[in-house]
Amino acid sequence: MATMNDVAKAAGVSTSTVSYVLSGKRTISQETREQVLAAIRKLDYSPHSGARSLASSRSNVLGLMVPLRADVNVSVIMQFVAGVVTTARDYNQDVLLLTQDDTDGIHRVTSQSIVDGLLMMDIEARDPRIPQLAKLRKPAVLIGFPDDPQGLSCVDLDFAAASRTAVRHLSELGHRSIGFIGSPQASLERHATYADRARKGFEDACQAAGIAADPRACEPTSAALADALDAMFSRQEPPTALVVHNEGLLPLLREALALRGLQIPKDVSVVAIAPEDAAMAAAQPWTAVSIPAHDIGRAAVEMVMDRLNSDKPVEIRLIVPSLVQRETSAARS
Amino acid sequence: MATMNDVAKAAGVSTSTVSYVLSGKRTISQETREQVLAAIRKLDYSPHSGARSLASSRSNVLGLMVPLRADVNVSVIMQFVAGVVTTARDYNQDVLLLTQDDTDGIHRVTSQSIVDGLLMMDIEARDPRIPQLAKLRKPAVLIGFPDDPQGLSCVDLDFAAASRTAVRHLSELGHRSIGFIGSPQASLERHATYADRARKGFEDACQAAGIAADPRACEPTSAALADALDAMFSRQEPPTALVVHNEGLLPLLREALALRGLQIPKDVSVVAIAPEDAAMAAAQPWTAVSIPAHDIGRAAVEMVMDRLNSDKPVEIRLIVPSLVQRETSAARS
DNA sequence: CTGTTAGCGCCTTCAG
DNA sequence: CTGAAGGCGCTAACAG
Repeated sequence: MATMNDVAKAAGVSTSTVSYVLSGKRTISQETREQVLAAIRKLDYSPHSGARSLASSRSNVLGLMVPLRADVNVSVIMQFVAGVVTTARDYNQDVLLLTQDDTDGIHRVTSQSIVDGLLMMDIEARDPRIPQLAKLRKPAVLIGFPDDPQGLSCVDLDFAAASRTAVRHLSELGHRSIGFIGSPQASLERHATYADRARKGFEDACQAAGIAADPRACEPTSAALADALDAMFSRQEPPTALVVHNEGLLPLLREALALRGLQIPKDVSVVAIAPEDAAMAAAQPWTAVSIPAHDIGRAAVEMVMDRLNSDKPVEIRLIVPSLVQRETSAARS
Repeated sequence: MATMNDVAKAAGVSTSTVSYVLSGKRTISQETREQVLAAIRKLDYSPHSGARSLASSRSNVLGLMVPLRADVNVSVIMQFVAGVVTTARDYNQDVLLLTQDDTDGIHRVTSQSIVDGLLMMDIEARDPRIPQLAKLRKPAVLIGFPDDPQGLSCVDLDFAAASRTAVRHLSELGHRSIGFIGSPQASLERHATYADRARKGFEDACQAAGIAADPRACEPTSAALADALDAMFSRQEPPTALVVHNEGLLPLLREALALRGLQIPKDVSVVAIAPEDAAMAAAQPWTAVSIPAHDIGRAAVEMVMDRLNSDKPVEIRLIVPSLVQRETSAARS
């Protein structure tokens, strides 16, 4: 492996000149620069990240803590991750993967200066990691919106507003009784903030509009869906519309309703809260409030980098949801 | 941040002693060791990873290249990843996440000594990354089994044997016409090795046993499944059994068959090639050849670490599949 | 069993 | 606009 010294010799300059050519932190004459670049190419030189991080106290690595839980939807996670990794590369950062159950991962990667900053997914209302992160001298961004961010940056879709938007849409179509099929019980019990907020938003919106609400948790399985639907549609005032915040159920829903003699949207209107591609995947695309997972991932990286490179203040960014009407919602018949 | 020097002073020893206490690379008296450990605790010392990697040319980081493609099943990926990350931690390594489309990611993390070794997922038959990896001086492990590994380590489930096992099971139950519902067309076209091998194994096994075979590619959507089933069951010799190598379709299959008046296993036996948990998720658990994604991930890490720490030879490890009969396969009626 | 010391490769201040 | 040189924190000979 060639070192910076080798390059300097080959180019007939000093190492500092090579360093500055690379970092652009001072002006170098066109001529010298080209010599240096030529030498770099010739020797196939790459800087040694350890040496760089030792000298500059920057590792150019961001830590991303990902949930590998059964109760969170994997495809949404992947989209977040994709957004994070892609954006990180734009900032010349790499991404280190941490898992939720790596309990002292935060301390390890941070105290050893393995990472410059942290991104935390799947935040809970009173997430025990928050106080830990708040003490660090490295920036951290929460993807989620806890009860008390303790001075940390947060970014997420405004899930409460997402539900409200869905309810408003259905209300405008004349629906007066709406069911909500949400995240699995486990997500609610640990107060994953997206699950809590979506459900709360739904209840509040229905109450405000004087609409009968029937929110239910649901595992992403046929059996659980069947139970939920049976319960909903055997009530005195069965729903004429559903809000579904559970991507895993979308592929199952149409047939489950069909088995009960219900057609979409003739008998039941449905609004999904789901990533765009999940909503578009079906033969009959879902009317949906989209979860811009990729964009949220991007925003999260931008926010850490902002705090790393400048003294931009901490911010809490709630992304405003938007609903696209497609083929699964219609006026109440 | 305390440095090793601070610790040494506090403990009244030299830095090398501290270093050796930490690395265990030479014997230290009980007494000194305890002094050092006490000082470490008191100062809340952590070694600086950059400095360490500079001095030892080991970063303690493994690179993992993950496909973020639409045509690969995300939940299987997550299980691989979980296996990799967990095992990496057992070896005191962290995991850096690279994506397939980060075209020069391999060169970057490798030439800058960001990682000590690489794990590549979703290998294709003639994967263009293989020659690139073969040239490196860092170990790499392929998760998959390409036409020519070029001296690299490989590990994967023996998908051909998985299909053979499934066919044998069905054959023993008396089935003489078997359909195969496999990976999406896109996976086959780029010759993802699991897709190719599973399909090939199916065809070969059927031919050898004189069984009518009907292999089809299928997207993980209701519509695609409907097409595939319609085509299969409108043939002269409709299948009495199916082998399904596509986790995304499992939640949809029962109802799709029911719509056509077919019950499992009375009218159609089904063997899934899928992760254990996917097979067990259904109300009626699937007879399945399991894809031990987590174990494969673990094995992959063990193999890089072997090559990193010792001079164990390169190996190609094909994991022998095993079938568990559950409720979806029965004797041909 | 322990200490001394020379790097590892890069960044950056200080001189020029 | 460029060079010289110290130091970042740790490892691993070498010396005792």
